Amino acid sequence: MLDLGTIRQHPGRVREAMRAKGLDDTELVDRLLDVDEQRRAKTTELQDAQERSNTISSEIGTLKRAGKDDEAQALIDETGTLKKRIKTLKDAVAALKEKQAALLLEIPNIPHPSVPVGATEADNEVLETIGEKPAFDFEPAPHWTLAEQHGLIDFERGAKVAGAGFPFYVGKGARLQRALINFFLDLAGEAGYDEMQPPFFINPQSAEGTGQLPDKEDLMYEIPRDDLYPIPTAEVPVTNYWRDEILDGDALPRKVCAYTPCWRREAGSYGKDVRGLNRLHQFDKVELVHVVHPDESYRALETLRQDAERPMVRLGLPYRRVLMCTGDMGFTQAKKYDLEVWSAGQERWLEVSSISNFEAFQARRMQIRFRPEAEANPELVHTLNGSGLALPRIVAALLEQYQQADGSIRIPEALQPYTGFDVIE
RNA sequence: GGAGAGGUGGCCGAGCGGUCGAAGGCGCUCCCCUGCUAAGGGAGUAAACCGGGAGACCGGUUUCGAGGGUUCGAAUCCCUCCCUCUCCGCCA
Repeated sequence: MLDLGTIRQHPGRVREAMRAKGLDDTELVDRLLDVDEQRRAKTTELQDAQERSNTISSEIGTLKRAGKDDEAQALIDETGTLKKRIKTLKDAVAALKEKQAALLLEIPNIPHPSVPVGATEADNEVLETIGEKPAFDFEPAPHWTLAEQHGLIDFERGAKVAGAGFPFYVGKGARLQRALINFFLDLAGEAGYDEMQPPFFINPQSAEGTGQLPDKEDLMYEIPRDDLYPIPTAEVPVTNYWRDEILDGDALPRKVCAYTPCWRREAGSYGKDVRGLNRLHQFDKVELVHVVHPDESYRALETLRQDAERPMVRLGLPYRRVLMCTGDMGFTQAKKYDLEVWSAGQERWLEVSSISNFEAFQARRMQIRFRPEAEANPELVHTLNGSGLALPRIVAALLEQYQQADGSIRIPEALQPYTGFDVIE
């Protein structure tokens, strides 16, 4: 959610941002400003009426205490029309507020000036490729073949028990999963993150706070009976942790890591995108979240990005860093990087992390604030998050990258203390 | 799930339908006093929104878990919901 003041003062910038993000309903801004003007006019009227009503009421109180009941009664008789007027104005203001809030939710965040303007994925900027793609003297297999050969993942039974996209991890596969979670959490801990284990379900208010509602409703599973959503990412519960709170200035920055499963409906995906571990309805992820002073958020974005990259460096997995263009970055972000790991068996890049600075966009919705100094007024924080990392595609890349000619799979050294084995044969 | 109790400012805790944004205490900030420390004295100490001003600020409205209602007037009375605590049931 953007600041109304910003929209009032720079409607042009907002329209431009909307166009850059591929949202062409720029007339939305005009509607919003129109509603805002009406709202303020009505609010002033309402407050004047209330002021008069308060004055009269306290006069009645004074008269009653003085025993002048008949004079008081005369005043009481006069309040009828005023009361009606207040009621009407109240309803009008409430309706306008609601309308305004709804419109405000439809206006996306403004991209940072460093973000390339573009329409689609094709306009993203590949900034750097880190690590060497492996060379094989045999034909490398895709991970689903390897996983099946070694009995690491059971897709079919997952489909039987829950549905497509809900695999079983079995034996060393399950162990590998657990090892990666611990490895990622430990790396985050070393980098100064506080570990948190959040609820795996969220209420609608939380989903709105981080921007999954109202515009990305189809992303999430729903539990209508209890009005809950299984989390699509730990970002939601972790960031909402501070919803409606005013933090001490010296409590910033807050850096939190959290392991959770994530559930996503992934409606409309098909083909090679969903093969094997490429796209699942349930997957594990370690998430990194920063809550920072507004002046620090772009520095924090780079730190967060490095923290998200570290596991891949330590695992010896080649990856590339992509700066998302305006059209591909999403509604709530001001700037976003994607990290893509190299899938040696599929010969393609797989997104394993997306690292975003939301500036105050989420904080404003959630009312997460901090007090810069003891007596100062609260200000909105900036929030950021990034995966560190999403597991399935890392598992895919690991299996494919470290497969040997004899069909065995090596475990990178950094991970061996966690797996307790150094090879899958 | 059943029965009961309760939700007040950063915290604890009063509160009669009108003079309550709310006593008192703690904490915090500033000042005074005291050769350090401790103790003491004084002042201050919420947020959002609307309007005014270049601005430090000024005026107003709203907010005592949330939302409705009664009333000229609600922290105080009524209804609904949420949350917390105690007991019972159920259970990892």
